[in-house]
Amino acid sequence: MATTATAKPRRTASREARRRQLIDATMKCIARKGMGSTTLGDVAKEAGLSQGIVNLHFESKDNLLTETLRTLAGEYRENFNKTLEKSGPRPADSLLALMESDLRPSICDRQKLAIWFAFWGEVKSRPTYRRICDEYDNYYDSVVERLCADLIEDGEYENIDAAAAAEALTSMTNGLWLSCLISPQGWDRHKAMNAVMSYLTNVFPKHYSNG
Amino acid sequence: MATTATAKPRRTASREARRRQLIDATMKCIARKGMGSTTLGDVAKEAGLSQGIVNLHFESKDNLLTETLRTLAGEYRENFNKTLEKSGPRPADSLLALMESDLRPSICDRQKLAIWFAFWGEVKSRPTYRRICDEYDNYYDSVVERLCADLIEDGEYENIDAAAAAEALTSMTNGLWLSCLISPQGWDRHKAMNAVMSYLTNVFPKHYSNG
DNA sequence: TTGATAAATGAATGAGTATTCATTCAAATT
DNA sequence: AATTTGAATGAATACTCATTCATTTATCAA
Repeated sequence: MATTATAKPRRTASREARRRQLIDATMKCIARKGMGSTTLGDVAKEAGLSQGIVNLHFESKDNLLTETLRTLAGEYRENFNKTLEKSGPRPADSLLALMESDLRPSICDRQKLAIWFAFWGEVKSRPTYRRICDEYDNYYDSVVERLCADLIEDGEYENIDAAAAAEALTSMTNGLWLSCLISPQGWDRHKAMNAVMSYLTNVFPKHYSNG
Repeated sequence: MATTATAKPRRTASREARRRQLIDATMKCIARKGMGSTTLGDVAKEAGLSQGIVNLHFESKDNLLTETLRTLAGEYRENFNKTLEKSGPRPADSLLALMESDLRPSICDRQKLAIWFAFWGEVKSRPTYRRICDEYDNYYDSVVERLCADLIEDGEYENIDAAAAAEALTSMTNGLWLSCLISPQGWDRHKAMNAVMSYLTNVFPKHYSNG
């Protein structure tokens, strides 16, 4: 009876599978221990692999972290685009769906938020992080601004310009994420959604009623 | 009395003065190199003092960082309170003054923001940081909510509740700070203020006109 | 001046960590 | 089976950095 079900699972895996596995482990470590105290040893242990494994697949810690950020941002974008598609053709529906999506548990949970903020915390001293975040953000902003412009045209709103509305809305969700991270006990997503709705119903009253 | 003579400035200073000097140096280092790469050697050099100086005055790096956060938060609160006082008795003026203050260059500059985000990035894994941020935030939220409640009563607004408005406004400035950090070239204070005004003028139209 | 006290130094210590690499192992190929 | 290939290991290396502390320097009281 040398081995049972818990036998050492020494296996080889494809390069892509291992990289993804290590990135997942990295995210868990960052969420739990923070960016500063996450070591390559931690990541390897979390992945159930050996000390040298990260350098084998990523060459350096720097690379691992950059790829982790790209993966995080890519997942967010994928969700964003899916949400947009599923929301149908009406701009009012799309905008609301995007806002709701940002506050859904799968996006707005402390684990994930901790990772985002960990990277944002390094943006000033790491130009690469900044560039990645900037690139993705520009895309979201442009989509949201487009939707706002459509609403403004459709509703013939006079008091608002699309860029300001887009900036207000995207900033608001980012700020709500910070609240979720800092005040998890008092935080609830309905209150957060109320804050967003207070904007939509007052700025675009013809498109959003307050029931 | 600046201590910037070219002669060897070996001096003794009061405990409080040195602590403050070291905290200032810490802030500069965090802004420039990031939290993760800021060493006690860096801080000492930035302050023009010797290697062991931080441990002499703070006992540990942990202490230094916590005190730095407290100082940062304290400065913010001081500015907040001063702004509130100077804004006079009318809630509409106070609220506007607070929002403007959050976007003023002395508060909303990338150096300072980098430090805030560096600490926020560690909030999940450092309960002490979270507690400090939470405590201060609760205070600001309560003040802003109070002001919103006054406006709502005074203007007899029906479409809005004070908690939602406060959450929306405070979140918005936090989110605008992130934009400033990530997209410094395209960012401008007036555009940011327009986003805030788009909220105020549409939600509290009797108090804020859009000229 | 002198001695006492506190502040500051900076070299030494030791814990920790990214990276390397000779070796081991599993699977594919012959 | 035997051989080849490349994934994976984990001990060793080289280095960084927080912390300590014996020593030096400044300040002040007597």
